[in-house]
Parts: sequence; C-alpha cells; structure tokens
Amino acid sequence: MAETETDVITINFNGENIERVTDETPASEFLAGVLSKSKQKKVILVRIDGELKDISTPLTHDCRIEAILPGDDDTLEVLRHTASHIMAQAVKELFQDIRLGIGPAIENGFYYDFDYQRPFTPEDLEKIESRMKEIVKRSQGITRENMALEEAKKRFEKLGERYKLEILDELDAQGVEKVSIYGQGEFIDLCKGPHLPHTGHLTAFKLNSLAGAYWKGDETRPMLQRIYGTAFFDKKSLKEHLNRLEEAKKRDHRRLGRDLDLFSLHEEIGPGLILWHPKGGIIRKIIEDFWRNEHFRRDYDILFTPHIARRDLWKTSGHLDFYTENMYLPMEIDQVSYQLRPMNCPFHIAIYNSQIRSYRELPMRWCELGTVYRYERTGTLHGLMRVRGFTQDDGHVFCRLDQLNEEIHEILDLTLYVLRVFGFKRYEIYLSTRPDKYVGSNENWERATDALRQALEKEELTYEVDPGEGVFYGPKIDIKIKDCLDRSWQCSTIQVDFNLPERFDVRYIGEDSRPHTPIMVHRALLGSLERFFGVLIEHYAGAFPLWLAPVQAIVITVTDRQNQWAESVVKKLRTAGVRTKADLRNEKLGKKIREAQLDKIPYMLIVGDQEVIDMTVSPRTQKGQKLTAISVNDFIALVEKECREVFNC
RNA sequence: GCCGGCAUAGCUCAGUGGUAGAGCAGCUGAUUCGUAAUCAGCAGGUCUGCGGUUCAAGUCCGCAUGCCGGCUCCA
Repeated sequence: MAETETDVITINFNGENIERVTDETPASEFLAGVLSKSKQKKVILVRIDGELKDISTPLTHDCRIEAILPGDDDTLEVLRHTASHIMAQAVKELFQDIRLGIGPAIENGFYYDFDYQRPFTPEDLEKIESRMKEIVKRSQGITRENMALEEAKKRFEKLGERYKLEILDELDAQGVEKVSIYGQGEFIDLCKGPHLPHTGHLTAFKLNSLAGAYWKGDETRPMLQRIYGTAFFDKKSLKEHLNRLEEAKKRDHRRLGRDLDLFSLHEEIGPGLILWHPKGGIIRKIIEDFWRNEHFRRDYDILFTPHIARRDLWKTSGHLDFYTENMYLPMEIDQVSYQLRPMNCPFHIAIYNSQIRSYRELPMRWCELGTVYRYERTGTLHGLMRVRGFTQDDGHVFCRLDQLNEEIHEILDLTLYVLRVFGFKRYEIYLSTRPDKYVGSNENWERATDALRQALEKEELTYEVDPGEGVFYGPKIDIKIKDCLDRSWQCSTIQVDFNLPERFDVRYIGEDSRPHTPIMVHRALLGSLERFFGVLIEHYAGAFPLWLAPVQAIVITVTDRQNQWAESVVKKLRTAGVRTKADLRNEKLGKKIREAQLDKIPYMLIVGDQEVIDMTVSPRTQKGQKLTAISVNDFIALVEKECREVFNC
C-alpha cells in the first residue's frame, strides 16, 4: 500500500517486520542499521518486493527488502550494464565530439554504440580499456536522478546527444512523463537502471571486439561503431570465460572441416558453395539413409525434382514478388527465361496437381532432399551455416483441415525423434503467429495456430510465442539448436501455408463431390544438410559417434610382422559393414595412436605379436580407454550394438 | 549490401623499405618399436590479384577478390 510522506511504513527484512518513518531514506541507510559494517560494504543492490533496485532507492512505502551481494545472473547483468556506462564514460573522456547510441548488457557481456567521425582502431580499444581502469580506480559514485522528460531533453540537448533525444522523443510519443538519468562524474546517460553503487566494483572486464551496427538495427539509418566487452565479478570467472571462448574456437566447424578433411570452400568456385570431401560425403550418406528410412517408416513418399524452372513458375508461386532479392538472375534458354530454384514447393505442388485428388488420398506426405540456391549477401555467409547452395530435407504434407492437428503432431514427433538420434536434446522452440501483412482467412490462421500450439503442448514442450513473427502465408514453429559459441541456429521449421494452394489452385474432391482447398504444411527437420552438418561437427567437436564416424575402426600394427593379420582383420570388418582402415606404416605405435586420436577415429585396434597368435585385436577408444583383447567377431558385435542403440531414444 | 579487421609453403605462424624463414604435413633413407609425436636428409613460395610511390616493396598507398568479427537477413 502506498503511504503518504510522514507515515510510518513497515519494512520486511529477513522475515522480520521493522517500522520506519518515511522520510525518503535510501535503502542503503536502512541496511546500515540492520547489517554489520563488513556485510554492508559488499551489498551492491537491493531487491524491493522482488525487483532489483539501486541501493540508493528511497523507501517510501511498505515493502519487503533483500540485500543483494554479487553472484547470481541478475547481478551479473547489472554489472555488465554498469560496465557499458563506464566504457562510454571512458570513450567520452578520450574522444571529442562523440555521440552515444545505446549500451545494454547482453548474454555474455555488453556493448555500447558510438557515432564518431573516424573508425576506432584496436589501439583505441586498448586506450579505452586503460581509461576504464582509471575510472574504476576513482571509485566514482553512480547516482540516479529522476526528472521530467522535458528536463532530460534539455540536458541531452545541451550535450548534443541526438540519439538520446530521439529515444526521449519516442518515450514522449508513448506518453512517458518521467525518466531517470544515471551519472558518474561528468558522465550522464539516459537509463532505467539499476546500477552498481560506484565504479570501483568493476574489477574484471575485457573489451573484445569492434563492429559496425546500424542505429536501431535499421540499415537505412547511420552506422554506428559498436564496442563489445565482457565483465565478471572476479578475475577468475573472466579468465574462465576467455578460456571457454578459446575452447569453442577449437570446435569451430570451419577449422575441424579442414583438419578432418570433411569439406571445403574455394575462392575459384565461389563463396557459399560447399564441396563435400569423401569423409564428409560418407557422413552425409549415413544421414540421408537414416532420414529416408525414417520417412518411409512414417508413410512419406519420396520425390525428385529439377533445380531449375521457367520463370513463369516463380511468377505464379509469388517468389518473384516476395523472394526475388534472394533468387539468382534468370537465364535464357531457347528464348525462354529460366531461374534456379530457391525453394522446392512449386514442384511438389505440380506433382499434386498432375491428377485430380480425392479426399480419400489425404493426407499426402511427400519429401525430397532438395538442393536450392539462394543469393545471400556476402557479409552473411558463414562456413556451412550460411551458404548459397544447400540441400533442404524438405517435405510437404497436404491434408484436410480436420487432419491438421494430427499431422502437425506427427511432424513434431518425427522432428524431435530425428534430433534426438543425432544427440540434440536441448533446443529453443518458437511459435510464430500472424504478422500484420498476411494472406488467408482469420479463421484459418486461428485453426492452424491452434494446431501448432496443441501439438507443442501435447509433447509438453516449452516454447516461446513470437507474436507477429509468422511468415505472411501462415504460422510456423521454428526449432533452434545452440552451437558451442552459444549462437543458436535455426534448423527445423514447420510452416502452414495458405498462400501457395490458392495461387496454384490446389484442390481435392471432397465427400460432397465438390472441390476443396487442402492445407499445405512445409517442413524441414534438419533444415539444410549443410547447416545441420556444421552444427553436428561443433556439437561433437569432430568426434562423431560411432554410427556416423567416417572411419569407425583403424587397425594399428606394432611392427610389420603383424601386417598379414591386420589385413585380414580389415577384410573381415569391411565384409561385416564396419568402416575400417589399417595403419601399416613403419612408425612407432605411439605415433600411430596419436594420429588416429587426432583423426577422431572411435576405435583403434592394436595388433601385436600376441594378438596374431591369439587371432584377436586390442581395442582402444578415442577417449583413451583400453579394452582387453577380443576376437574380431566380438568386436563386430560390439560395434553393431553401439550403432543400434542410437535409435532407441 | 554496410562497418571494422585480416590475407606469407598443404596447415599453423615468424618476418616493421635492402638476398623469403620455422614447426607440422609431404618425399627419400635409416630405425621393427606395445597404447598421444624415432632420427637424418630433401623438396616446397609470382608473399591473394591488379595498379601506384620508391634506386629498392612481403613490408607504404589505392582498387579488386576472398576470409574473419559484427549489423541486417535467414535453412
């Protein structure tokens, strides 16, 4: 209950109710009365009725208050936000005529955007970092001032902070009347807070990179310079974080792709065009085989369609209207314009439309590993993750409205099973609903969105709703997989489409012997084989599980006396379907093991004089575990069992 | 596409205007060895490309290409 100025208020602290006269006493003063001096010094924030606040927050009404020490994620966010202010202060002190953009805390650190006449250099970064250290040494108090919006405008106008003024104008338009300004020394910033009590708390930080960033993320607006940094409460955590980044670099699929000879890109072939090497190729084959088998098992039919089609097709599909900037330019063949395909759907529709369809045939489930080509802007290309030619594990389900729920559920079930088989158990799921611009009736949108939602809920999946983020032709579910650098990559997508069936006049004859429009669902489980492979490489750090490993076992001889036995072991294993090779080189055992290890081969089969006598092999796992000598048949059984178990999940 | 950075041997990287280097990989030879690197020798480069400055350019400048980190966009 809000109370008036001179009333007595009740403050709950540590479960104890304490009465105070309200005189706008800051929380810190209250805490001084109830905490020991040493403890009080460590308090960086308070939580008032569950909300994080500055320790200077005046206590004006009944509340529950907690003293917050550095530690949990919430406080880390505040620390980083304060760090971004300190960085901005350092930058303002070092450079004249510089304008502030925004400077929030982000997942692993913070950034601040600046508008400055010349680009920052890495040397500038060092200078900024050392100035920040000075500011930290000053232990300047960080203060909050609440004021009328108009007053804030005057303050920032005087400083020429035009971006801050723009933000204030927006707040003004939203009807906001009061804002807060945080300051330390000469530096002020428009900010909601909360912040740490003084600059001295920033003990462990590092500026990591420079980047350009459009003001408000809008490419028609000026480009500002963004400085990224990170901060922790102690030096040890900072060091751990930097080590983690180093470790993550070692998992980078681009590096592993070259080291393990999986794939390559070539300047002379073109950016964003992937060459799958033999070892990548075998993995792709295994992925595709599993994918096809699983689809047949779930009553899908498989299609093959061309990579190119007459321009008219893309006119009908609408791609020339809404996707043209991603399509390669047309080529003339016999005076007819053709264009490379960016999507597979029109071809599947053509197959559907090749006959009159009955309601009895629905649902129809079709899939294709369809290679598509999309023009992606140069700056967006990234290894296997973002390319210009890729193969989607595409599929389209045509069904009646009354079948939609069941079909969505089936698709989701299939998707999650496939992801589990590949070892992905953690992902982010988004349900995107109707955007401002859309086609289709409201009723259909609602039915379809409900079907998606119900399927998610039936599987008891946690998901986030992305309001208005659906494609114009229908709602969708996106599943994102997180990679080792904490970037999330969209792989799976399930999209309902109200647009294409209309455009291509897709129909079925219903029980009433009249034509009806079926619902069309697009779906991709892995997304693209290229991106999925990239995510897979990083997920396993190149050490693929046995069923996917390009080479599953390598027979390693101790001396050339064992060559004959080694060769017969390889023959037996290959006959049994185990991907095997032999290392018969005249090298020391240790060296051969080391190389097999770096090659991330799951099993090394050591063969010495003893094994030849016993007709056995001594397996060693990639992780370094030594197993006792076993017969070749026993080893085959072991491999088969380990591979089979993957699918029971 | 935009902002910034980078480009030297197959790979990782030294080389700050004056004769292109190392380790690993490759090749040749020796070594026959028991669970993460045996030794020696040899070979390998239009220093991404094109232009410019200079007596002299891997090094300085400009443009192009590719890559990296972001922004934007997306499977």
